[in-house]
Formats: sequence, C-alpha cells, structure tokens
Amino acid sequence: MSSPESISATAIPVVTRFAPSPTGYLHIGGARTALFNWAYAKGRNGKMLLRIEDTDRERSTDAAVTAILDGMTWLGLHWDGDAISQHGRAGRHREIAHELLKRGKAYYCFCSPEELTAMREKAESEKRPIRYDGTWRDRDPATAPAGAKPVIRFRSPQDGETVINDNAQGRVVIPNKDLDDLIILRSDGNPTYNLSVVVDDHDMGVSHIIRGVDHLTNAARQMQIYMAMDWPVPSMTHVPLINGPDGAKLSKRHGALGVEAYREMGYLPIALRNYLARLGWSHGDDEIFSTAQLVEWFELGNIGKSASRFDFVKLANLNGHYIRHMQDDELLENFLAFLPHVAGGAALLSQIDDEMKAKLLKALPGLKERAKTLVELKTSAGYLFAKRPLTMDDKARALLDDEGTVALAGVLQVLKNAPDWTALSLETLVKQHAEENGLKLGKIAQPLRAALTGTSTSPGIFDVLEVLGREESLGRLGDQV
RNA sequence: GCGCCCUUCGUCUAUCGGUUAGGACGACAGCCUUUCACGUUGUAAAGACGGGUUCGACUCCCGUAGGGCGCACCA
Repeated sequence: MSSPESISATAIPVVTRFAPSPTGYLHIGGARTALFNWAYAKGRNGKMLLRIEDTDRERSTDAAVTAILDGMTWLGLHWDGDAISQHGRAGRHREIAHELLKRGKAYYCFCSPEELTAMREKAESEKRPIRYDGTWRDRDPATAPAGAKPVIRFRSPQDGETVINDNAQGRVVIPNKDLDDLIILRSDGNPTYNLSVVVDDHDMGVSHIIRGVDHLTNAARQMQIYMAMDWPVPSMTHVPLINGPDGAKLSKRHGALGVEAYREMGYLPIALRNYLARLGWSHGDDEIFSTAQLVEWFELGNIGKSASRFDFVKLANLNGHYIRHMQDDELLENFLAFLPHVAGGAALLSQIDDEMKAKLLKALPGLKERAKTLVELKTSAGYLFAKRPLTMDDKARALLDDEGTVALAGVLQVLKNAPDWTALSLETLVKQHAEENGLKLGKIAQPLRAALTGTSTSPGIFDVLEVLGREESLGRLGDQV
C-alpha cells in the first residue's frame, strides 16, 4: 500500500478494451480474452471498452457484431460506454498516417501489389526472410511511375531491437531488422490494422492491452508507432491460446464454437466464467470461485505462458457443481431462459404454465443433483411433462415384468389408502409394506419408478410421488397394473 | 526459410534453489444407497531430452527435440 509503485498504480485509471473483429461468432478464446479484460478492469475500478475492428469491409458483418454483443451479454461481461466502430474512425487514422509522413516516420511506396507478390515469391524461393525490401524507403516520390497510387509505409527502425515488457510473457526482444516497413495506409486511402489499433487505443485512453499472443509480433510494430508519435505505450499482456482437446488448434471439429453454442449445450454463464478463468490463469489451488472472487484475485502476473487445451469434461463437472449449488428459483429462471435456445425447448416452454412451474420448482432439488447441463436437466424433467398412458423405455418395460407388476399392484393398494401424500409419509408406508411382505425395497421401488416415469432412473421415488401428486401418481400406476 | 514464444500426472494447474513435487477434473477401488446421481474414503499418475552453474535444481544458463504464433494493400 505504501510503496510508490502501488500509489502510482492506483493513480492511473485502468482502461482495458476488448477488440474483436466481426468476421464470425465470439469464439471461446475471444470470450476468455474478454473475461480477462473485464476482470482486470473491474478489480481496479476501471473500465472495459469495446471496439469492433471492422476495417475489413469485405469480411465484417452486422450479424457477427450482434453475435459478439449477445455472447458477451450472456456471459455477463458488460462493457462501458458504447461499442466503438473502428471503421468509423478511418479519418482520424488517415490523419495520423499523414502526421507520421510529416515527421519523416513514414513514406510513400509506389510498388504495385504484383511487384510485392513477386518480391515475396523470390524471397521464398531463395529461402530468404519474406520482407519488403525498402525500395521506396529513401527514393524520391518524384520518380514514381505516372498514375501509380501509392501506399504509405511506416519507416521502421532498421537497427537495434524493440523490447516488449509483457505482463504474461515477460521481456520479449524482437530484433528490428526482422520487422519490415509495414503499410499503414492502403492505396485506396484506407488505414491498416496496426495503425488503427494504435490510434484507437491511444485516443480511447487504453492503459492496459490484454489480448492473444498471436498479436505479440504486432505489439512490437505497434510500439514503434507509439514511439514515432511520442505517445505513451500501454501496458501489454499477451495471453496464450486455447487449443482443442487433442492439442491442435481449435477447429470447428472440436470447440471453436461461438459462445451461443455453449449456451445451447446447457452450460451456465457462471460455470463457463469459472472454467475459462482457470484456463491459463490461477490463484493457488483455488478451483471453484465466484465471479466476485475472480475480480478480486485477478492479476496479470498470474497468467501462464503455455497454451492450454479445452476440456469439456472438466467444464461439465464445474457446470454440474453450479447447477447443484444454485438456488432453486434461480436455477428455474436459468432453465426457462435456456429453453428457447435448444431443440424442442420452445415447444416445451409453451407447456409450462404457473402450475407446471410450481411442479418444476418442487422437483428441482431432486433433479439438479443429477444434471451436469441444462440439457440433461430438460431430459430428466421429462417425466413431469409426460402424458398418460406413459410410454416405457426398454429398461422400464423390463422392470414391469410379471414379478414387477405383481409388486406394483400390491403397493398400489397401500398407496390408494395413504392418509397424506408427502414423500416422508409415503416412504414410511411403502417401507412398512415391503417389510410385511418380505420384499426388498428395490423390488418395489424400481417397478414404481418405471410406472411413474417410464424410465429406470429418476430422483428418489418418494419425491417423484409427491411432486406428481396423488391423482396423477395413482393414475400412472393404475395404467401399468 | 526467418523471428518470437512454449514444454510439471491423460487434462487444467501450484511450486517463484532446499517439499515425501501439492490441488482439481478424469481413471480405478471402497463406503453410502430404492435407480441414476450426489456425497465420502483411498489408490495409481508428472518435471521432454542432454549438458552446465550451485553444497543443492522442476526452478537459473546453454544446446537438442517436439509444439505454437507471427512474417498480407486480413484483423
């Protein structure tokens, strides 16, 4: 608290940003990057801004913007202020490109795309590094071919090295000779990514850049632009990537899905947040923690360096934990909100009136112990919605063989005379009946379960009886005798 | 090809020169039990390889191997 470092750290307002390009859905790596940016800002009273990097007009779509915003909202990652369109700031980027020109930090290059391709191919065939050769770096623009439309290139330092003091990666040194003169303004006058990012981050007052390591080399080029403009360089953090379960890059085959796919698979935002936070970041041995704790504990220095694999099994385990521990009414809310996003869910939702809601709520304590996802919850709740006479699955049918049916008929008589219909008293009643007839409880409970639910697995059978109610229960049992 | 980065149980990770290398998921075994789960107890399971530095290396340095990222008038 008293060290000069922490005093200055609290004095500088923390501004992070998440800057996706809207060329597809919000994938899981992007979601984690957003989570880290959000957690860091939240934990220091800062802001997380959202910038849509839509300067590629060909590939950017409105649908993708919507998907990204929806995904973040569902995950509970709220950005501050309005989302900023990078494309809308092209004029400002152009202005800086010309400022760089004026400062002698950039120059016009008249090479045609064909010449550049030839240059690249030649370098490749000669096994030389693929870089712009600097043809126009010191050449007089007056000697340009007539009518050629120039691009503006950044005049990158040729000697020395650029050092990135990265919070996650440590000190990364890139020799300047390996960084060529990148194009900052295209021949059509549109700015290029590395320029736009620097100008926007600077103008938006971004203090901390947290993004994927795939931008590490860009970070060096961007630093050079900051320095050419005499702008302060933000704190940099490059987080490792997330691979598929087999260690290879995430592809559509495994989990390169949009976050909406995780919603459809029945994962809870709180579980996904917890899981994602533990991928590449840690707080000692803590595995299960609240979002508030994440915000409190999150430090950039605790981000790891190596790529991690996405493990659906562990996610499912965490999800099951959160389902089990969630308050019933809150879980019901999550469940109802989830239904429209899953096949057959909308139809089911239309059947859920207040009475059914009450039933669901009552059944939830038994149901949630047994579900790792909301999809499983939907399946296991199926017996509540079933219409008489129930259709039996194979295992249920096997339980209702001759012996099972006899047992069922016996217990049905007892249940018909049950003085009150609560799980507790029914249990006493049935156990007493079993004892009197020298039957193991299982010999009665399983046929009951089959007749009541049409399946061989369910929550505790006495809870099922209570939730279903006397009339419905006796009806279903009678159907099978 | 060039540059940068990474490498601890199957997986996610702890360790910041001295530990029987810890935890979690998963696996296996037991207990609980009306099914399935939950819960609970226990077991197996790791420092890529080779050199240094050091009294002492998972930890620091060098090399090898493997993997990743970047090298566009994409972002």
